[in-house]
Amino acid sequence: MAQQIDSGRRVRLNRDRVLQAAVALADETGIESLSMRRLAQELGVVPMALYKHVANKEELLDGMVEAIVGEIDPPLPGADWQGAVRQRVLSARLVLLRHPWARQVLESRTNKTPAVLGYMDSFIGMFLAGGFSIDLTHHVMHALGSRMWGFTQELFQDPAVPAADAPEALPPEAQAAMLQQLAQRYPNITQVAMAAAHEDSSVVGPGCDDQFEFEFALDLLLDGFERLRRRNWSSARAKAGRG
Amino acid sequence: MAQQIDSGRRVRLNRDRVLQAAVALADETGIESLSMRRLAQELGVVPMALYKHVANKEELLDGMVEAIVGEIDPPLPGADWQGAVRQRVLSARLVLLRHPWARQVLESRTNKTPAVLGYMDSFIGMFLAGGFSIDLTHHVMHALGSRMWGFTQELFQDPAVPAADAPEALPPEAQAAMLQQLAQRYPNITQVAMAAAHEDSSVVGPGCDDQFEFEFALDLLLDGFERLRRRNWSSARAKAGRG
DNA sequence: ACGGTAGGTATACGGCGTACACTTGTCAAG
DNA sequence: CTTGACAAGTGTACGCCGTATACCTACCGT
Repeated sequence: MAQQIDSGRRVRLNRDRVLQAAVALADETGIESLSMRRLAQELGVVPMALYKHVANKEELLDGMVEAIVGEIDPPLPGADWQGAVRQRVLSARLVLLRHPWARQVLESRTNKTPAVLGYMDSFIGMFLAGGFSIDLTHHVMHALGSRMWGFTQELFQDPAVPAADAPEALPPEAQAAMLQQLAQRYPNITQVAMAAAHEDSSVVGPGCDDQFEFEFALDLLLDGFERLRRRNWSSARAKAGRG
Repeated sequence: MAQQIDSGRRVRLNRDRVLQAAVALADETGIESLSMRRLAQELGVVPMALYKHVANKEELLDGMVEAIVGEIDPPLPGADWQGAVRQRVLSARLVLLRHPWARQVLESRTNKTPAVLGYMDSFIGMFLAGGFSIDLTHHVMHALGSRMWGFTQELFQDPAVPAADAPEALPPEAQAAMLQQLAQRYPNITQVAMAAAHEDSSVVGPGCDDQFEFEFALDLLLDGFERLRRRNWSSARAKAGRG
């Protein structure tokens, strides 16, 4: 492990090496035994050295998520929406299987980092390209929910998210510029979020009607169950039909 | 807070008071700031006193889950399966909203405690009573998955679960007795688990074919999405139609 | 009245994240 | 080649955490 010397010369640390090592360590020994001290030891370095490359443990975890999300296959452009979404979700599932700790970490994280936003944006894009209305896309994304890792739960709660919780607010023109940049980089998210913000003034106000989203997904499943029941579905027949 | 004296006499601690206080503290200050020390302080007691009533923090969390699950409404017997399941899930959701920490804790827990098993058993019972085959019930439970809190994910992995990870195994006849007792107390779980154990010898062996379960639920949702898309579903119309 | 025991206490240990002040290595400009 | 500034790495310390162990004490059945 801990390579100390490389022909007499120390290997310089950097953020990527730290994240890489953290992912590897979590893969091997489980997330609960990933500590800053243990990670430093693995890198042949004193604990505080890590803090030159990550602000704190929270940011380390965010970085690990970024790394993981980067492993998900990009959508293949040719397919119909259902095939594209299917392939994407199954690819995400494979990644989660490779990194058993990822599910737990993803669900504990509330910050949306760029890779996560990018993933969601391209995900939304698949539905829009498949002929879904913005409205339906919105609810469908919620319904996919934790099957795409749960972070969709509070997806559109706070539109101006990433690292915008600074102690003192930025000047308004800077905020506007940032929002515009966000809109440029994640056009699909922006589209859906803005539509949602306008739409449901009937309810409490801005933000999603969580109760509605929940019942939407629930009823979708229950209706599906009922259909299967009526046609006497069985897993044996399903498996025989496919494989 | 911390009531010290009750007309000159200390209020005796007990497991229920500990769990109750833990739930309240987590509700008020968040799960991340629930520590044994803080909890003890809240109860006007030295930290180690808690260990006379709870083995360790893990068991404390298990106990909190038990308490929470007990808050879910029992199924009302008259309804059709869909209404019954719907009401049950929505009741569970209300409980989770009351205790925001519960989702995270539930998903981190792998032990199945009695209340959780009881909840699942009665849940399965609703499907069986509604005319679902054991086979379909099994897969449907998986599909409901994290919408019923994720613990269905590894539901049937290890049939002989609760506290059976003692350092030295019990004598076989004791194990058999325990299994029989389990079967008596949770007949529906047992039924489904046994059917599943027999069925899928086609795959790796015992246990569930996770990939199949995942795709089953995914395709159920995707098919539902497609149906909505084709009929130009919109949330506005859906809301108008209902409310 | 008393002795056993369940409930509560005191102390201590090793691990954690990280603040703060420091030394060391590296590399560009003089 | 020297130098000096800035980035990278170090050492020490603090206040948390969970909990092992040994002890004390109030209560209850006898």
